[in-house]
Order: sequence, then structure tokens, then C-alpha cells
Amino acid sequence: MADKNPKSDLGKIVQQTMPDIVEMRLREYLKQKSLKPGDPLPKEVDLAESLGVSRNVVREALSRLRMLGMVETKKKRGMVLAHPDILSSFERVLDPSIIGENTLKDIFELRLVLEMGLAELIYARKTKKDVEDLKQIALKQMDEKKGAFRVKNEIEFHGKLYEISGNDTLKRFQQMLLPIFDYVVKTEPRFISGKVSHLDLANLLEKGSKEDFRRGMYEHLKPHFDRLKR
Amino acid sequence: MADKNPKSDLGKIVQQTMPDIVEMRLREYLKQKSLKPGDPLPKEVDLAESLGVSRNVVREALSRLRMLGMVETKKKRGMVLAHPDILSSFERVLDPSIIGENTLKDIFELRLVLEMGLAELIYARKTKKDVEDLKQIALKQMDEKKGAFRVKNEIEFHGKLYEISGNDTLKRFQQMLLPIFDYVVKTEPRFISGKVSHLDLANLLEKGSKEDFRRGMYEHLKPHFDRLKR
DNA sequence: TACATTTGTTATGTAGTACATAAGTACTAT
DNA sequence: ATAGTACTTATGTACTACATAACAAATGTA
Repeated sequence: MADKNPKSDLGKIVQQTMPDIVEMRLREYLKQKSLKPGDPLPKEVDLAESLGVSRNVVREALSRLRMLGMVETKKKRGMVLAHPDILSSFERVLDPSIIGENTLKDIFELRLVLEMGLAELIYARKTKKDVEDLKQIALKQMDEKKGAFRVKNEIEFHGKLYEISGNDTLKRFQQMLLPIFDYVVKTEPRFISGKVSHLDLANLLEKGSKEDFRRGMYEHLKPHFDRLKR
Repeated sequence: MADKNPKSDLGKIVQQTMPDIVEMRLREYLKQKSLKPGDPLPKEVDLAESLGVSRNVVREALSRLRMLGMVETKKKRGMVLAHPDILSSFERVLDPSIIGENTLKDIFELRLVLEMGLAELIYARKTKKDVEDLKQIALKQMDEKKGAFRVKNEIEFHGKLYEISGNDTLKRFQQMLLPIFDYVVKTEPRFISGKVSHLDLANLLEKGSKEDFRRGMYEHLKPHFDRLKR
């Protein structure tokens, strides 16, 4: 009972299996040789022999790297190093139902942080057309205000903001986080709207300063900020 | 030449291999049965038989899920579902040398966004001690201002900010992104310091408003913002 | 000579068997 | 009743065999 912190300083003893080791070794190999995408890798049997393990083990390790997009394999041509898609690996794990409560909370906060910080990129890159699009989206939402539409609109509007930021990775990141927000919001007793509407935000973006916009965004998200736990 | 966008609308034809399919099926299985961490899974041979594939294939798929921390296996006891550590999967892929140029740029911008948005959490959770610690760090840096120390100090100071935010996931996320920033900054012709120093920021945090702090952070990061490409 | 077809080679993909190992479980002896 | 032993079982590793796709070379035809 002396330690109520779930993570003690004693790192978990992880029974390293051969595939684990081989995966690590392969990673080191790739890094050390500073191979570039497109460069060929030794074939499986050679790797197996060099490492002194069965092809089975090598294949398990390669299968992992393949999943992460670090290597691509083609029959006969062998394997080549590839640009991993950093988000696809993330995506596989992002399932609200298997993520711990604390992490869910952290990710929800992450969204708030992102949206507050996004103003910089938005103001650096917004165009007249972007603003017009955003206003259209906000206006469209005035009509169909209730029911399942709300969530869809929420996504469309905020998604557009990320799009304006001109950062594809960020945009995709947001898309992936959506199920999490959805999940967290659903667990809230009721949906509380901020004082600043989507249309207000769009207008701020058109005529207001960066600071104005950020203040508006804060008000818009205020119900969530108010729920922050210390 | 009609399409200068590297990603065309034609989704890449991904030759699905059996492990890919089995991995997917297992994921669906876990989600659909809404299994909770600790719940046991069928044994490998049963899975193989149910799916009509060899145990080899099942093991490759399981190996992937194991790597992501979604399942844990113990000899004889079988396999159980586990809370995946969402960041560890990310970590494996985050190597500047194999990430594409565009993604690197995106991630660098992500950091800027995070630090600008962080003010909310920081002001919601900062304590007197936090501010004092931060000032100490900033002061310590006044002395050893040159050479390799700069990077280390930079990390220590900004790391403390994330710590104050009280969001573990965010903090770890930042830690993982460090090599990327380092890499990107190194490719810049020279290091340009902002007008607002670390000590200034610490003082703002102590006495200034949230808006003051954010303005200070903007000035601190301004050299980077100025380099933003449209 | 130029081009289409066939054949061969090679590296990955999948299946199947065998055995090692660790961790429960049941049984036995004192 | 408890300690110790033997048994059972599910994962971990190795090995073999063959299917398949892709490239290369050789062959045949105009």
C-alpha cells in the first residue's frame, strides 16, 4: 500500500521474445545504415541466417514494420525501405473503447489545445475563399440545428478550420481524434453550447484580429474549459 | 504532369495479405465483442481454424497487435486484451531520417500550435511552485548560454511548460517530438532568437495574464512563425 | 532485326509439423 | 494437510514444402 501510484519506478519486466529483438535490430540496422526510401533490404532468409533465427521470427518482425509502413515488400523484388505514414500507426490504436480513462481525458484536452493554438496557422494562410466557405458552413447550420445533425455540423465546421491551417498532418490528426471527442462528449451529462456560435467565429475570422478570433474560440469552447479538472 | 499533387484520388492498391486481413478481423472481433482489458482471447490454433488460415498467419497478426500493446500473451494462460499505449506506437515511427519532408514540416508546425494553445491548460493548473521552478530553470540558463547547452536548456524549459499543463500524454508527446524539432532546426541556416527570453516568459507566467503570456510566447516563437510558408 | 511468347529463376506468401518452454493443475507421499 | 512431483496445455521457435508473383532470359515468329 506504500505505493498508490500505478506506475512504479520499476520498469515492467518485459519478456523479450525473439521477434521483439529482431524488430529492434532491424530498426537499428535501418537507422545505422541511413537507408533512404527505395533502398533494398536483404532477403528474409539472409536476415534469418545473419541473426541466427528462423525465417518465421524474421517474418513476424518484418510484418510489424510493414504494418507501420516502414518497409514495403514485393514478390521477387524483395523489400525496400519506405516513408512510414506516421498517423496510420496511431490510427490503429485510437479506439475509445480500449483506451484508458486518463488517456481519453488527455486527448480531449489535446483537442482544446490544438484549436486554441490553431489561430496562428489560420491567420497565416487563410484566403477570402476559405472565409466564405466557412461562413456558408456556419449559415447552413443555422437551419438544421437539432438532432444528429449537430455532431455532423460540428465536425464539418471545425474540420474546415483545420483545413484552412494548411497542415495536412494536423487535419488528418483531427479527423482521427473525432471518435474520441464524440465518445467523451457523449459521456457528458448534457451538451452545453458556448456563447460564441460558429457563425460568430466565421465573422471574427473575416473581420477580426487574430486575438479577437482566439478570444472567440475560447468562448466557443468555454463549456469544455470550465470542466477541466485541476 | 496534369497532377502535381503526389496523392491522387486513386487510393493505392494495397495487395492485402492474409496477415493484414486477419489483423483487421481480430480488430473487429475485439471491438464488436467489446472486450475489456483482462478478458481472455481464444487460443491461436482455434483462431487459425476459425479463420481458415495457418497458425503462422494468425501469429503474424497477433504479433502486430502485441507490438501495439493491444494484447498481451502469457504461456499457457493464453492471451488477454490490454490497454494499448497510444504513444508507443507513434514513437516507433518517429524517426526524422525516414519521415518525408512535408510531414516534418507539418510536425514542426504542430509544435508551434501546441505551445500557443498550451496557455489555457497552464493557467488552469499552474501552482506557485511550478512558476518558481520555471524561473529557476530560466535563470540557470542565463549563465551557460552557448554551445550544446542551448538545445538542452530549450528542452528543459519547454518541457517544464508541458509538465505544468498537467497533461501526461501531451508531455510525452512533446518529448517524442523533440528529435524532430532538433532535426528541423538544424537544417535552418542559423538559430534566430526571439525577442522574448525564457526568463521573460517565466515572469509573464508569474505576474501576467493569460493573454500576456500568450503574446510573450508568440514573440518567443516569432522567428519560427516568420518562416512559415503559405 | 523487331516483337511476342514461353520458360526459368527467385523472393515473398502460406501451410503444416515438430518440439521447446513456461505455467497452471492434479496427484502423490510423508 | 502440505510439500513436492508429474502431467497438461498454450505459446514460442525451428524447419520444410509448396504456391505465387515478378523479373529475366531464351526462344520462336514475322
